[in-house]
Amino acid sequence: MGKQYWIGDVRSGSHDGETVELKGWVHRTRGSNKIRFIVVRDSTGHVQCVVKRDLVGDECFESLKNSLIETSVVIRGVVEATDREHGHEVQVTEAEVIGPVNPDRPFPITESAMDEADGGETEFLLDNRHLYLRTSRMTTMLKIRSSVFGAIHSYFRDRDFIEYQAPNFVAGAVEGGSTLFEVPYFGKKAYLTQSWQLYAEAAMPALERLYTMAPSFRAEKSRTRRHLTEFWHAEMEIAWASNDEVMQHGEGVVRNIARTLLDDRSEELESLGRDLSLVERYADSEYPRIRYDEAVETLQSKGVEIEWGQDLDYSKEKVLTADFEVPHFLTHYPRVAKPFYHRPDPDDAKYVLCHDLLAPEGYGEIIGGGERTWSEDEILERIDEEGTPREPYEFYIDIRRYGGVPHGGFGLGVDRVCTWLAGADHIREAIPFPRDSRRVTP
RNA sequence: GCCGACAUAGCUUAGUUGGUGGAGCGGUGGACUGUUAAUCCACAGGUCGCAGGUUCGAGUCCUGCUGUCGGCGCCA
Repeated sequence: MGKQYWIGDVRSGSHDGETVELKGWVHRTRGSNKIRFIVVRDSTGHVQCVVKRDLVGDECFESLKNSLIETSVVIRGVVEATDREHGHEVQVTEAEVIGPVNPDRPFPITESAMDEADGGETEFLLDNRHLYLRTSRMTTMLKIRSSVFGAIHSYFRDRDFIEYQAPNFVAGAVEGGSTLFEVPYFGKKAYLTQSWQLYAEAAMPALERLYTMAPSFRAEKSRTRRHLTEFWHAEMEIAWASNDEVMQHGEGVVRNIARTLLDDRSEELESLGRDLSLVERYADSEYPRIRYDEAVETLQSKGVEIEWGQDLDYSKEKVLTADFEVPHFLTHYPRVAKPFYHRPDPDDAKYVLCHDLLAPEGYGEIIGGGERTWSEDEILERIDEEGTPREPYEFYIDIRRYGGVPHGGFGLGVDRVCTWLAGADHIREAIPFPRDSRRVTP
């Protein structure tokens, strides 16, 4: 890489007294005709560079004076530790403008735009997402996001899970068919996948422990702070495992994410205003498990109208999680509320062996999973009772005809976890280019 | 699909009972040798989302449309 010095290192005092060559972008500039202060940023931070006309000469001074916000520059100078506001600054000796910014089209993301957004998103910022990415708020979020992805990979790889890829073009649905994106496919219809699950189950007898992180697509017209039409789905599938064991992995991976963020991204979390003690709690606590029936009783005792057999929608989740200080598992939903691939409870076939993990602070569901229906007879019974056509699922049924075994897995909404752990207001803040029912650009 | 808001300069906005649209930031020019969202002076920048209607007169009132935002249902 044609770059030797990083602003983060300058700021941490690694280059005090040294001559350095900074490569970055102009963040802010102010000053007079004789002295100017240029705040330069790179991917590691910001530093103030002091430019004096009599030191750098007229040509260099003028070129920096005319450098608008987001001009790319190479600046050479001496690092000085000072008592001033930011601790370290660079006394400039030479500078070069690399990519100028045309004054007729100045950088459109302004302080006022950011203030109004108040950490969130406005239409303007969404339209200018490609430029908004380089603001400190988005940069910080993208670093946190990277650590979340890394923590998920580490969790599974450390436990000998095999990363496995499923197709994105599929013929059948995992969830209800109404939320499928239909795409033309050489004169036929195909759909974008909603989950790798069905294809993961096909590989389960081969790999036994497998996971993925991949985009899933759902054509939900949802307008909420926790829905995207394209979201990143971390999924795992494990052979010979019960609902309970799958839940242990769900808890394990979420706690590992929280711990990783505390270890690697505390500064970033704090700069977003996140209370680290909450993240500590999510990393260190055990996640309680309650059955659907208990949840319904709790809700009824709080005066919420709910009938047994209803799925728990977000408004009910919110009431339920209001008293929670840590994520909670909700288990044993009524069979009628869940799709065919959930395995009925052998102890009471009214229920299925499933779980959702609900995040506190009103963030809601982040994991859905459970044991799979694994015998041929049972899967056919479940598909038929649901009224789902068998044909697109022939391959899925076939898996059960050759040595079916108990198995299970879960899907985790990675963007939701980023949103929750970073304390963001909206899932859009946690992904670089959010897609929802009204936006596919930029 | 349903419910509720909003739309004024590049951005953020003010605009009273209807009477020729103001400001801050950003930009340009100028002053200033230690500024921290620097400050001060000046200039440029507007089809008030679109289409109708009411009126002597509409940014303001009415109708429709479009777009955006928030929420619900569904989910990760």
